[in-house]
Amino acid sequence: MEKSVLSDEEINKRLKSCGLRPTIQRAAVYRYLLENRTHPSVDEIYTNLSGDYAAFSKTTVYNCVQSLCEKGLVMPVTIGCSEVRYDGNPSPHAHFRCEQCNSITDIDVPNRGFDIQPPSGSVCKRVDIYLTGKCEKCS
Amino acid sequence: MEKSVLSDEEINKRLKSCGLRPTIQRAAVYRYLLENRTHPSVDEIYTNLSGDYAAFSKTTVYNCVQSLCEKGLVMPVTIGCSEVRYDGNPSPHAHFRCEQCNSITDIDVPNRGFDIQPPSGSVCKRVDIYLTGKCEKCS
DNA sequence: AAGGATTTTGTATTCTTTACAAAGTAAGTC
DNA sequence: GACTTACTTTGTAAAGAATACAAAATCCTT
Repeated sequence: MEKSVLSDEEINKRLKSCGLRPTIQRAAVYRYLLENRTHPSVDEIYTNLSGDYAAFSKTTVYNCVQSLCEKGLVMPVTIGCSEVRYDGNPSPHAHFRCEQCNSITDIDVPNRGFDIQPPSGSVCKRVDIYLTGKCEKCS
Repeated sequence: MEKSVLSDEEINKRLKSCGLRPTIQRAAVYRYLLENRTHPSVDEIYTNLSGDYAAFSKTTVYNCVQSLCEKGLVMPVTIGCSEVRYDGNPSPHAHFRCEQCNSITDIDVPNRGFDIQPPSGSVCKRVDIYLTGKCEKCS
């Protein structure tokens, strides 16, 4: 659970540079995703942050992750598909999900792995590579 | 919309060989997925088949696609994630989804494309490669 | 400090999927 | 061929994630 110690200023700077207002909630959600690389769901983010703030709505978390995804600061991980998980690292990499404990881990993939041609005439905006199986602990 | 003309006997044979009872509903769902390569959702399968049978429950479609997936006759496609789509062709290939018209098309990928190593110690059961973008028609 | 646009909040609602129990159906056994 | 047993189907109810929406709050610019 590596902590990426980013100052509030740095967080806010990143948000502003994307045209996003650095609200307390949005910064908190972004920070949470940067510091917790477990690919948390909206519910997990909400549960873990709701103690820190008097009022904190789950709808806000939905709003935050959506705006963060739109600006490319964060990446949705739709492996498993019962709920969307979020990744604070938007650079290209693959994901492995354990179907028993539901953990998601990053996998480094050589760049050519993402060099897949879409059907002719269509434009590819993103490539997702998802592996599913059983993790080391659950084996 | 290529039609793979399979006889009822052939369909039933395939189901039996997997240990699945060849019920009318299950055979119909499997046939639909073999003949309609548009990666339909449960709702689409249900809507298109419900006219053919007096009573036909949507729950049955859920049950059928689940048993067919478990036996490997059919493949779930969780790209997009608002609803699960199903593919009658379970052999390894990638998928492209147009985020405008929601169509899903198959992409052939050289075998090495699926040769991605899971985290050490974990066992990989399946690899999904999903491309998202804009299809030719929607450009 | 004021005004305007964006964001948050909380509730209501939509939509997909699962749970469950009763009724129905297929397959093996005597 | 009837019987038994296990599996399937059916329909309703319910769970669960995500969205819609309007009022309240907040941020940023002037």
